[in-house]
Amino acid sequence: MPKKRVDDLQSVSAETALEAEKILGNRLAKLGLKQTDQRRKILQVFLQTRDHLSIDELHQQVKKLDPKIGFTTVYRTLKLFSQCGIASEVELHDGISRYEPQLNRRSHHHLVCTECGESVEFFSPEIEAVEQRIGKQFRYSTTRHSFQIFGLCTNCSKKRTSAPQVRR
Amino acid sequence: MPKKRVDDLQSVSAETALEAEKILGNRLAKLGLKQTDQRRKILQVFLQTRDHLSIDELHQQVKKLDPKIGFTTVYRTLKLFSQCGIASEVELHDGISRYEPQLNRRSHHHLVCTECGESVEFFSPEIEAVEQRIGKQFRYSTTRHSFQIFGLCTNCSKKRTSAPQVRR
DNA sequence: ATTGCTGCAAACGATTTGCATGAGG
DNA sequence: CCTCATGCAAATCGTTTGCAGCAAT
Repeated sequence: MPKKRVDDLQSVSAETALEAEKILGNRLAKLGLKQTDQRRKILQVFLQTRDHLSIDELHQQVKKLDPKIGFTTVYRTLKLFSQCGIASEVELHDGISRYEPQLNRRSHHHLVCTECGESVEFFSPEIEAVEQRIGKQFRYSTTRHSFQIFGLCTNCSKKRTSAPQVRR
Repeated sequence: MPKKRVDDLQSVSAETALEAEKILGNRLAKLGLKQTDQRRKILQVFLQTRDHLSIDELHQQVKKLDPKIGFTTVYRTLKLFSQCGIASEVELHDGISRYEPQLNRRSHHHLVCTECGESVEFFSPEIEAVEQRIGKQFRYSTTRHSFQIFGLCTNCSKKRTSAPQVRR
């Protein structure tokens, strides 16, 4: 039997998906909520996404799997996933709610290009420390933080210097 | 003649206001835009605010000075101020655009209570360093960052432990 | 059976826009 | 004068809600 390859994304995804479904089931049960077909399918699609999808984009994907599933359900479900710790909202300040999978995910932050919208993730352990320190200092019981850096990616910087400036 | 007191908020405000008006004039001229009566008045009111006012709240204040000034104008003007570096948007994730004066303001961040909305400002020099470092690392030319910590303030924490949990 | 879930359409609230009028350079 | 700014109302857009029928526990 071949040894499991950790870089085999397919199998890792499948495994995570099963695990997530179980976790979802548990948390739903605890809240007296129900594990429905729609929720399972949305979860499945959601976990395959690496990007920070908007509800609308996610709904598009979900419809490919099951065209019956409505927009509102996706909305409500992603909010639910957030509460269950399966999703977390990504705040790119573009006026749209975006989510990313949260389960088994190392804490990270986003560097966002304000021109083309491209974003990359980065890690910065000191941020966690700041949350702890400031929380203590002001006697807040902190639950989360939001940190993102904005700027121009290499490509857009180039365009700026050569072409006349574009106003948004 | 009495020595100028740096803790005299009134005089400091007046000074900043004049300075800001000049700066605004310069930047507007540079863009071929006009310095109007409305913009001057909105600026004046805006600089007196220490809180993170919503456009609506700001409009209320502005109307006291000049009831003719419309909501839309305040909206457009605050956006303009942001571009001119006079205001900066405060992101408290409550679905409302909030602004605070930016001029001569030490870089700071916000600790926000998710229950009552109260927020306090804090300073954290290491955040600036992170912006620099990550920018270099990914070859982004960074322009700003957004960092806020969320949690429960002391009061709301107490209420939570005594009263049954409230859902939002 | 009971209670929660879904999907549609309609409601909502913050923000933006079109346009005729007014003011600044 | 020409261009930009204003103020109003209407449009837009993301999100939320009411409700009748459906499905999970």
